[in-house]
Amino acid sequence: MSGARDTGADFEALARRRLHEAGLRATQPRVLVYSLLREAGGHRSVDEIVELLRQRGRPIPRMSVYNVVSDLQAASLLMCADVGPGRALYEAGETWHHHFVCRGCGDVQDVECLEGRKPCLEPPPTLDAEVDEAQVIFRGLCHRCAPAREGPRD
Amino acid sequence: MSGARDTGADFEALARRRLHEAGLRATQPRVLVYSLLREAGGHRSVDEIVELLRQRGRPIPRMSVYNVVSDLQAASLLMCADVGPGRALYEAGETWHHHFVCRGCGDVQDVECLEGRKPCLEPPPTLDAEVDEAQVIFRGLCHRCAPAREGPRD
DNA sequence: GTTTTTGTTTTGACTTAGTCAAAACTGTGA
DNA sequence: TCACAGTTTTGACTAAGTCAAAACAAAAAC
Repeated sequence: MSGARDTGADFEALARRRLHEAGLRATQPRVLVYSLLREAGGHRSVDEIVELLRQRGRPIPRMSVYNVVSDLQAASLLMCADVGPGRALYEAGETWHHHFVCRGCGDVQDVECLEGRKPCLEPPPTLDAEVDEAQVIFRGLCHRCAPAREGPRD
Repeated sequence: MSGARDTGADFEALARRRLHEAGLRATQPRVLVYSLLREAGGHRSVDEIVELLRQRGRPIPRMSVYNVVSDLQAASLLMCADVGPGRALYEAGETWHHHFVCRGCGDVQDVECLEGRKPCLEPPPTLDAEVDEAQVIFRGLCHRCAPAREGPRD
């Protein structure tokens, strides 16, 4: 069963290690969700995760995914991509970064953070609070939607 | 009926003017929602707006508020405060600014923007898109929640 | 001032996203 | 292998937002 093409198993082994390092039990739902997000990449909603796992023949209940993403986020293994109101999107990245959201198609792209760690922006001194994170959302039209808006002549 | 203490009427007159300037009909729901947000200030969800208007004896249906905030946002009379996933919060500010969200109590504070207009941050040149807005969410603990977390001494 | 036109509001049912609590289960350490 | 937390699972529930069609009212035309 240790075939060279069984890449899914590699992601699951990594997931188990990461979970233990974070002091969390390596339960089946946690391993499945974390390795899915590492393997598939991108920004996924809870229901997308449920659907992707179902398609792969490893169905788990929706509520379990909510539990898992909440625990993994608290352990900094996942981050929730702030892309405005609406459903939450999760991703399994390692480095701090920001997001671009297209007003046309809703597509979300990662935007590298100049600092690479948080907090990357200085909060104004007038703000009386302990800031530990500054997340930026860039909005506009992506390279595919921009031409379509302002007249589609090249 | 033009009493000197009837300040609500002043907000409504302003609302009517702003709506006409924006090329929108000054209908009752629009005037009520816009003048409420100007008068009450803060960051309000649709259901909060419904409740506040009901309390003031000017009830309007929830769906109407959704229509109004959507139209007024398109006309740049309102802005939607990005404070992460969940329900959308609206405000009637004039100048571009950012937000601080407390992890403890969920309170939202305005954070002045260094530029005061959008887009205030340069998107990285690697991003192939037309960016027109960069909204920043600062997160952490507000001055009331911070002491409570790290031991309430002092 | 009345009528007309067209944009807006309203209604009610519906979808989607997320939460809650209690019972069943399963990793992990003894 | 056992036992005991910590997790998962179940199902019902609340909250947030959407849809479509009929009723209405603001602004323009007469």
